[in-house]
Amino acid sequence: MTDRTARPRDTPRTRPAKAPLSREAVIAAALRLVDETGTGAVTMRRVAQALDTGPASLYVYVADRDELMAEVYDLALAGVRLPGPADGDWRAQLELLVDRAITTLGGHDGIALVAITRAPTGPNALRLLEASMTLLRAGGIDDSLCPWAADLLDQFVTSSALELAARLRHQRVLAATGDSADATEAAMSAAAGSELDAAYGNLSPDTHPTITALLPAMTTAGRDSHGHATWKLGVIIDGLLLHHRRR
Amino acid sequence: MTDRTARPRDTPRTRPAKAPLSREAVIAAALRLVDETGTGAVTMRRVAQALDTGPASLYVYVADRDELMAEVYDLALAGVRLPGPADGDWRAQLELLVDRAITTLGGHDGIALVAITRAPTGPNALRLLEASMTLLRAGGIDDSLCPWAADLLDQFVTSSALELAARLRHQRVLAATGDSADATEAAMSAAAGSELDAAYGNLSPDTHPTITALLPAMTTAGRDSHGHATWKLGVIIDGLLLHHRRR
DNA sequence: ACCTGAACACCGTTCAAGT
DNA sequence: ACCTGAACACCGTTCAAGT
Repeated sequence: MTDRTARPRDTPRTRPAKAPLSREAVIAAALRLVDETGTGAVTMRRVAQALDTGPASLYVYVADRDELMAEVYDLALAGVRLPGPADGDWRAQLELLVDRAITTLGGHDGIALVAITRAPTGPNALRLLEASMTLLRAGGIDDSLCPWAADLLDQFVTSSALELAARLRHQRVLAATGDSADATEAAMSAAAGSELDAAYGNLSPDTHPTITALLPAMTTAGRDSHGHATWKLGVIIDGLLLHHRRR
Repeated sequence: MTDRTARPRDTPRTRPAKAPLSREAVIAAALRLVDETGTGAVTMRRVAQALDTGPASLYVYVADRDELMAEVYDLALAGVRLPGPADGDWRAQLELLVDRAITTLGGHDGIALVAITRAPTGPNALRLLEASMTLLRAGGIDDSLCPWAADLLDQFVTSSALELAARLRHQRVLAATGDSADATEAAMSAAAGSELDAAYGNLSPDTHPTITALLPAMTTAGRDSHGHATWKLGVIIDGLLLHHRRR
């Protein structure tokens, strides 16, 4: 923020009027924009504007918007620290790794959308794939199934991150709209689920007996979303262990 | 194609110059466009063009593009037939239901993207939710966990459908690019995975020992993708049964 | 050699003016 | 009352012309 005025005695030669462009600067600016305005609002023009240049200049450093977003995705993944032996056995470490990946990606709005269109091959994606497969192998999952298992976990991470991002976005909108006075965390998540509750609540027991019967459980299901995600991950790992362990 | 000239003796009164617009016609035209050109290429302008009108006219029937795509999503889901007792026990039926949902959604390009941004509440989404929860309950899953289990299955359906759609799109591109002579199914899926194989193959055993060690399993993992999806679903159901069955 | 102004071919959405 | 032409405020990407 104060960088440009912090060293007023720099000569023009050592302090250029603006930071020089680079592939890294473009990617970092795009990630900042993802966090501030949402993935959908990240346009080449806005990234350029944030860097004090024109949109055409970006094409010196990235091929197109798709490639830029793929790099932003990998930069976001750089924020995921790998668990170590201090975090417990292989299963505890794997659960921690998946949880961190979901939290980190979900914290950068819809950046996980990138992983849906194209399979990520950036250095950080490969770093996390290596880590998860190593943990699966340590858990005794058969070698031939480790890639499939890792793929299932990755699918879970991506979709959970997008679910988290959607919830955070929804909460942000509600916080901006409603009175800030009584916008408690609880009130916000209650309001966030209310549209869904309405869709379920208006159904007839004749046509939708099970939904109607389980309505209390359905409305409370969205309450503790982190607990929900942890439970789901547990289910997947349980399933992996049931049949597919090396003898 | 020949509709306009098929009944030349119709009076103008009984045969209007063009089919009258309606919400249903707009949604159906949009789904046709999804199949023909891909979800990303579905614009209000192109939908209007397909209906021989201007983009502004669509806003009489749908609030905006988001609402239109949500309706297209539910129309796509209408193509999923529910399994019945003739298809086997609850587990066989549930697996069939999930498989049909993935195949159907994945066959309409990226339409499943709609389910990521907003939780679907259309009649067909509710029909499938009712069916899956009924089957889970029949399988003995505890009432309080059925909504969570159904949510996990839904997450799996959505992400698997998008994975399938991406693969089909990739194959279509390759088929259009390469010689049609030797574009066999096998050659195409081999080429489709080759970029990923390259990303894995170039890694050093020092930095990525597990990926390198499991390389043969990784490259064959993408081969039988339907078998892969079935296996993953089996893992999830196994996990659900392990701990969460009603006593 | 590196950078970019201006242009091209698009978008979603609105609204005044028509029938 | 219903429909829509034209416009507004945007897009991603290209390329000729500058330095």
